Amino acid sequence: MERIKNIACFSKLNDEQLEKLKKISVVKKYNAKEILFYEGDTPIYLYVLLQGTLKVYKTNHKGQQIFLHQFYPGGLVAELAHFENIPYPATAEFTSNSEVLRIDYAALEKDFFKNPEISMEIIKSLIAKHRILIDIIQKEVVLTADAKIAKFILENGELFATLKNTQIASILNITPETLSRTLSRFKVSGWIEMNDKHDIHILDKMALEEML
Amino acid sequence: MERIKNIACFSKLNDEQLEKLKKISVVKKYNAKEILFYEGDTPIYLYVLLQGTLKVYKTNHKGQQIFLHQFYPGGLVAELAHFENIPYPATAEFTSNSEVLRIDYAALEKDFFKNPEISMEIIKSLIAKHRILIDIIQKEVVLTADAKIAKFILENGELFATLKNTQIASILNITPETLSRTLSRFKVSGWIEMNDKHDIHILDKMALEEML
DNA sequence: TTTTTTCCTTGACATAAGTCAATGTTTTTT
DNA sequence: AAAAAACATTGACTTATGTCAAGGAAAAAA
Repeated sequence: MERIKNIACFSKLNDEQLEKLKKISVVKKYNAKEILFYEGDTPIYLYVLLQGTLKVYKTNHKGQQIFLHQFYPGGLVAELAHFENIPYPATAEFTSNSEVLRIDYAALEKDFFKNPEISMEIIKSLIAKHRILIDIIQKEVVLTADAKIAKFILENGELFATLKNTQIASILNITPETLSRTLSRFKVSGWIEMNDKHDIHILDKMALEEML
Repeated sequence: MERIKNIACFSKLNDEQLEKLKKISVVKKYNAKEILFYEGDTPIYLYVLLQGTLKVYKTNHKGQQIFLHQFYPGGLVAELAHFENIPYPATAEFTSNSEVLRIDYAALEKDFFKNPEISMEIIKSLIAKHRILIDIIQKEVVLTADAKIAKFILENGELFATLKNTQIASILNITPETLSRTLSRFKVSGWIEMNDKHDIHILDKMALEEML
């Protein structure tokens, strides 16, 4: 597979190693809304997202989804659970038609972990995930709803053009009502404006940054 | 230093490597309440806690501390920030008189990261931290105050004997009032009882587990 | 285009947890 | 042992955000 070579994590492998990897892995296709694994499942495979998108979320006491992260192609999914030998800590659901490389974890560990290049890549991947987790904590624990929204406008303002308010609200783990009210407030304060096509335009960057 | 050998992360080093490590590190002493680093600081050193305790917290918009984690001897502190070259994401404050091994990070990276044993140890440490972060998310985002308290009773019940309610409340990031009210409710429901010496005794484990 | 469905907005109300304040109880200091 | 400080409990109130409901706007389907 040429595609494996293009995955950051495996880009440093030589041909022989790629052959080995090929033998312990298989490409699987999934449709949007299919579940890759559920919170609590026991991990057997390591997944690499080749194509599509995958969202990861937890479920709270009321059965509501708490969005944690969206994976894009190239991402190593849930390697943590393997190392620790614990059940998956969250549920992963495809949000578009996707392909994953499914790797036999036990074989991978045996053959590849002694390779320093690979270890370094795994460290990098873990650190990237680490950072995601810290951002989640920042977002969910430290920020108010207003601050979350201000942050999202500043960092992902362009997404307003493509996403519905309900989708943004679910990324931020707030209700659409709260999002709507806050956006109105920001507009009235003259901090932002939105044109007909749901494009957002920042008028007072300072004021938004003040919220964080 | 004999003590370095006893740190899990460096236990696999040979004498020559230990010598090298010695050259790029130094032992520092701190008193309780001293700050090792602030959220936002730029990391230069990697720290290993040799003795004492260190708590890590973030500060919210009202200036209140949000407790994240307590380190005990042997813990690698905040290695993430180094790899990513980002400022520390939280503040670290000693909670008792402590000693840390302060390691020159740049030198460490140069000399040690090619060693597969060390990489593996770093991976393990990262994963341990990863797990801590997931637990924090679980605790702060998914659980209600009641559930947090039930979980704490089930998992750390013995700590009631040694900690004040204010300390427990601050670990759980709730107010002492909420803790007090919830404990009364649990007592009235006949799920727990507490003797004169602040020892807790679980009467209905099932009921507590139901809360999670 | 018309109809249907989904989405957005707004108001009224609910809820969980925090805040403040008062009083009582431990623990620590003197 | 007395005094001071820290801690715990309880009630009344506040606050941020969620919930429910209804009407209008936009998007999708017919």
